Amino acid sequence: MPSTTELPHPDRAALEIGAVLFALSDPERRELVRELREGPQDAANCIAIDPSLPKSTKSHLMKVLRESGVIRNEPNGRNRRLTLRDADLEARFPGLLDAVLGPR
Amino acid sequence: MPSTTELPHPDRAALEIGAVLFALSDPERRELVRELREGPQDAANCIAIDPSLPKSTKSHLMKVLRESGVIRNEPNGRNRRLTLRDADLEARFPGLLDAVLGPR
DNA sequence: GGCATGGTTCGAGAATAGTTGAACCAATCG
DNA sequence: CGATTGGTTCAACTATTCTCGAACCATGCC
Repeated sequence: MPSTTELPHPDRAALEIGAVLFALSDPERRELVRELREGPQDAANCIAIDPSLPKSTKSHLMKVLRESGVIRNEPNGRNRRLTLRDADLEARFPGLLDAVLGPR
Repeated sequence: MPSTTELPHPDRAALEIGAVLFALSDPERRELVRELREGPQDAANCIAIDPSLPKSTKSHLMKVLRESGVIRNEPNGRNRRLTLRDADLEARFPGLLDAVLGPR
């Protein structure tokens, strides 16, 4: 089984607009992205994720965003550092993030 | 029941980013939008729609785009005129269409 | 009127996505 | 080490979406 510490991320060239749009079509996922826009966050501190949701649900949320290449999710101490891949997104789909979330 | 000739369209203020992103997350729907970017088309002449698909499937495709407010679908003689609602989209989500489809 | 044409709607089945508890895992603290 | 913490994975279930045939509905043409 896959070591749980390092998760796979698509690299910049492999980003697909369809997957990105799908990931961003959900309001909770957009909210998370909106928070990450201010800077990386540890998942635990992430206010954008409804604290009443079970962990598995939150984890799935992040998985969809990670697999589509919207965020990076790396181990950080005993929790996880979430980072918006804004440079990669901007390189592949210029203006998309601003158009979806509104300008900063 | 509902007269088949006039279909409901959300008005500009009611457009939702989530529904729009979802509609655009599908490659076939994006292809249709890309063609409509060049100008309105009668559905029958629409090269973007795989002719091997059954009519009901194509109709569903257009329905998702229409209900999200991406296209307008109005009766035109005995077929249907499809129009990209680019002005409405630009007003509500500036830059989105270009970011998704690439600049023209 | 009768009929062909172009599309929509309905319904059912297939496929895909979301939700959540339980089991698990690595890192840290005592 | 043992317990705690924060997160992932798995499996089962639910919900949403897709696909497509069949029935239907206007329009336009004969």
